[in-house]
Amino acid sequence: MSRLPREFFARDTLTVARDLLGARLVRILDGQRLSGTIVECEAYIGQADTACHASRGRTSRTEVMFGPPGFAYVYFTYGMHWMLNVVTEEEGFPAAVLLRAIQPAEGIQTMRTLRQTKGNPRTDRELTSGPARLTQALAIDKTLNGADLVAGDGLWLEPEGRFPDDSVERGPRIGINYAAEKDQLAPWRFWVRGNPYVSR
DNA sequence: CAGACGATTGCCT
DNA sequence: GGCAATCGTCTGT
Repeated sequence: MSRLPREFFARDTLTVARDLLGARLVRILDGQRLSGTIVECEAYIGQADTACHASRGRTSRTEVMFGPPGFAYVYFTYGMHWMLNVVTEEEGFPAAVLLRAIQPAEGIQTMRTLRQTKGNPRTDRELTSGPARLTQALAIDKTLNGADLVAGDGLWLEPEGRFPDDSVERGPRIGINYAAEKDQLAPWRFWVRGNPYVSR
């Protein structure tokens, strides 16, 4: 299987986010392929974007976003959740795309096990329909922060297909009430219309 | 070094 | 619809 190359990520973040819809996210866990098609994501773009973690400057947490494109930015929030981002743009410009939902393809039974809560398996639609759900289903945590998605061997992206423009919807990003109004309103969330795996 | 809070989820009423 | 869970990161003293 081919992978998305470095040049794919070294572009305008909104273009990368739109083009990631339809790409295949692949995780290798104990030699097994876990994968799914990206159906929802959000762009976080530079220090002028008050919703972007990098807006308050370069810190140990945001360091990866300032680095070269095609690397994973994984961070922890709400005391229990991991979020997976793909770093974009040229080195030195902090930006990334948050992966919010995938449609499961390979390793679904393993994902069910990873998603069990107090012994209760989730329904299939709940497996990966949310940024913290998909990281749990694919066993993604801080050990993958800074991972190279182009040359690494545990996590990467493969070209799979491209959703047509008339099936792609755009709207404001979710959960950023702390940001400036202009950033809360920016239509930087992309999703596939009607796909059951899109969050909420 | 203490205090606040979060790019969410799941359970409860 | 409301809210607790749970802890790393950031801010200010």
